Amino acid sequence: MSEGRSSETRRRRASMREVADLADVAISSVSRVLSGHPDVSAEMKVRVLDAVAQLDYEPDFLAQSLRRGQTLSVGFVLADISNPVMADIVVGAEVVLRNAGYSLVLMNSENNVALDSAHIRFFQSRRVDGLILSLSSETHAETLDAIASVGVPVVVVDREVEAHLGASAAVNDHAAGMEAAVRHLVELGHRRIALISGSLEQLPGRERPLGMQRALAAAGPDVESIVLPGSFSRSHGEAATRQLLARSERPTAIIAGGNQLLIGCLAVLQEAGLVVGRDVSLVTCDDVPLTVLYQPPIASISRDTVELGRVAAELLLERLGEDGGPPRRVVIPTVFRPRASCAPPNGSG
Amino acid sequence: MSEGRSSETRRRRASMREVADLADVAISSVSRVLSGHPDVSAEMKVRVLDAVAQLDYEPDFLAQSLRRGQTLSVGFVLADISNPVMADIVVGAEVVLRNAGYSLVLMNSENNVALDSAHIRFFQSRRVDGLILSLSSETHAETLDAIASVGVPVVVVDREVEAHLGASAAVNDHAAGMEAAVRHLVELGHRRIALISGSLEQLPGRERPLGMQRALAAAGPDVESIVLPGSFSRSHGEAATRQLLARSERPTAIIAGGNQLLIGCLAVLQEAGLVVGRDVSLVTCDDVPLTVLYQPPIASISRDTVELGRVAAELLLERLGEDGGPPRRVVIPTVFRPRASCAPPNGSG
DNA sequence: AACGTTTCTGGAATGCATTCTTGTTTTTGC
DNA sequence: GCAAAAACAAGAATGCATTCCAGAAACGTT
Repeated sequence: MSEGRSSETRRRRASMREVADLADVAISSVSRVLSGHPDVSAEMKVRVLDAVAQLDYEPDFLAQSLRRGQTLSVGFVLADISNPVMADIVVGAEVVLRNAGYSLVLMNSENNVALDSAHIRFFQSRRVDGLILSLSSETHAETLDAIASVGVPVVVVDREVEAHLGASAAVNDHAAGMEAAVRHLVELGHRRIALISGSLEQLPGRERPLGMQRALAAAGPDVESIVLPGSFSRSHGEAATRQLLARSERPTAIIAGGNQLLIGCLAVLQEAGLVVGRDVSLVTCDDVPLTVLYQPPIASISRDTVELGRVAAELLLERLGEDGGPPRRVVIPTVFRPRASCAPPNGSG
Repeated sequence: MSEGRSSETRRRRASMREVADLADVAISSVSRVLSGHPDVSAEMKVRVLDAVAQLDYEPDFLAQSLRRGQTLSVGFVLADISNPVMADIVVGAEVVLRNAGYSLVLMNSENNVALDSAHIRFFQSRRVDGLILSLSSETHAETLDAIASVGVPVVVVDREVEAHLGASAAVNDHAAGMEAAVRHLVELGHRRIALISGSLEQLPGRERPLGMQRALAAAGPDVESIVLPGSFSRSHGEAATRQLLARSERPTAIIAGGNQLLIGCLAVLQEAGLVVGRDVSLVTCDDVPLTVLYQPPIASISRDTVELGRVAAELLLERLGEDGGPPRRVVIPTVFRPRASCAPPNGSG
């Protein structure tokens, strides 16, 4: 009976003008009815709603955006979507934003520093209402320029940018988790501990060595540390592990600063015939399926990444609201989860 | 010198009207200059471009979209972004679309059938130019209704929907890979092989049992198969594996139909103290870091998921072009990669 | 009864860029 | 040197919805 929308003809969407004509009222009255304006008589309301139903009318989002000056969309620039940690952040943010009526537009920087700024500018031209950034680099000048001139609220996720840019931040306390991990290793008897760290241009890559230093300072002078910064890539994980194994005095414990680094590290350890938990102790950052299913299970410095995304989205919504408060910074804890991959070093257990 | 954009005042963007006033020409002339229309004198072109540079003018994307009737954006509805396979598909599609000037808007259905149609309708109201769908269910009536009435080209990824919906499709040949895997297991001597399969409402969940049947038909009557369909979730992987282990006659080989299923399966196998490759042979679908780093490495039915995303995007671009050809279906191969997780069954090797 | 309020509604301006139509100016051809 | 053609530019209509302003009708008050 009221089948209406025949998919064959694919009738052009109705406009407000047509609704007004059918209901025999002015366009402005249609708008008033639909936007819940109080100055509307019951009789007219019925007429308009009838016409709306009859024409299957839906307001044009573009026209509304143009008029209202907002698009109800948020841009998310992220270093690498195939990293499960990033994916979880996206999931957390997407749910919060969707429930608030915003849609999330993603752009992947593929860990390419130049794409960060390109994507920010792209989002600017697309007139997003706000930005969430998980940058490939926090220091690239073009990126900072782009942020400074973007004109909409910005939230950085697990990153830190100069305060004058006025960005909110959702970050993890990587140093605390690292401190606990190193303390654990020291207690097990390790005296030479290596940290394969990621990029110094991203907050986690700077915070984790700090946490390690704190633990070592408390442990006394006889514990040696080796820090190998680089990038958060599988290839750096491999190269750094090779370098560690080539030393005359090998570390007895290795900490991988991310899941890609872990993959590279594990591959090289296996290739060298070393058994995790027996020949070398291992800790990684972030829990992925691999960490618990590996034999032995791999200790990790863990965090709630979905929550991180949620918080980032909430910080953005806070700034998008009526008053739009000042930028804030929220710190989310990390916890160290010891597992069988950590054991006393050979000869001391 | 030409610093211009002071971030303090955050000057409102200039409009075409202001450019026209400054250059002392008509708005239409500005438009002509910027859109490369031929009927433009060199002298005016210079005046306009000067004014554009001076005001740092950029056309308003919303106004352009409204006028032109296209948004240069593509919606992507996907079952679950935290699945690395999906993430790769997104990466592949995003790069292709970005290079063609389109942006990719993501909505995550969290494997929730009801969200599929909600997201499609949302994208419709947002006026995306096309849709890429990796649906949670291919058969849900509301979803099919939404596709039928969406009015823009649709491409499904690794899914199959009724032909009358006119969707293009990028799919993998899951049956072929599965056939090769089962053949391999049979050759090793396995006579009772289990397939923990995913949802029957998604193409891979239906194709893989078919491939298995093909291999079994060729193998003769003495090979038994056990197929346990369900969902592509970790919990189904766990439950199905428990069920298999509880049987009086356990299968000697298990095939997990996806990375989440593998995770659940492995967890239960370990819990039961069974060693992969010794007590039971194991095959999984899709390569993830876990498959090669696990000890022993796990055989997999592998495919190029980034390519799958690329092809999906290209199929969409094809339909978005001038003529907009008919929907097409592209099949991308899968390959079986035997690894140490597959060995002859106990007592026969 | 006359005036002030409400309540409701229509019209027009607005946001911004595109494109068609029309009119002017310049160039070309014979 | 003039008609025809081409080049160029202005103005207005268009896409669609929002919102301010003003006018009309209905109501109440003294």
